[in-house]
Amino acid sequence: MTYNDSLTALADPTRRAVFESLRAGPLPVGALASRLPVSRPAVSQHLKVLSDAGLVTMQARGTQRLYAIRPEGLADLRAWLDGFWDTALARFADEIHNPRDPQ
Amino acid sequence: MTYNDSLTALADPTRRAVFESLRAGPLPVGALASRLPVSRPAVSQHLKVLSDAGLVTMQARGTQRLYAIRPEGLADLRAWLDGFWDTALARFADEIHNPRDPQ
DNA sequence: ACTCAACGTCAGCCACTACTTACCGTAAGT
DNA sequence: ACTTACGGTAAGTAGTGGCTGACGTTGAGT
Repeated sequence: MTYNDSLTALADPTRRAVFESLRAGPLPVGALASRLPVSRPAVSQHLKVLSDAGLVTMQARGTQRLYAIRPEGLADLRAWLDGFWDTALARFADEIHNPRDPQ
Repeated sequence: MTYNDSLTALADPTRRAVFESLRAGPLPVGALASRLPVSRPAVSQHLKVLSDAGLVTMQARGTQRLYAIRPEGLADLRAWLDGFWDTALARFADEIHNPRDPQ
């Protein structure tokens, strides 16, 4: 169940901002921090969480660390969401015709 | 940007458990609380958050409150995720052939 | 009318977490 | 070798948010 980690990682607004900043392409930590209203260490910490969740990858280039989005990291979350969507919709449609007594 | 609210709402593990408990069909608050390791007031509070995020609906039936999943509530999150997935994958594939200098 | 069951809400507490400053290691340029 | 740029880590703090117990309200049953 890595979609748990994905959801936790994407829950924080600042972390989402970091993640979305990488949408246009890889960026080093400093560039990310300069675009966001938080300090560089804060960005580093967010990147660690995103990295642990498998949502970003890191590539060293000299003293720079180039961070990039890892698309496969979103796969589990997408799958969970789609499955949920399908069964929920089915249940929803079913409920209209066959209301049942829960519990 | 309601996907923000969706992500925030689905971030908490207990709240996710509440949400997933409704996957099989509508349930009253008491039934939800009895399946979860938290008190009934806690479930009520989680349901409020989910409701505010548009992820669940409530229907009174006597003194009971029947909560059900609202599939459309997931639409924005799905759309965001899909859009992200697409552009990230495109960027990712593009990066391989045309690595550029960021910043 | 009285009682009981089902919930929502409030107040207070505790834990987690996002943030900052300070510090340290490392690579590049001179 | 020395300096500078880049960034990860540690320590400390403030704020947020989830949880519980207590209370109030409403509807059903007798």
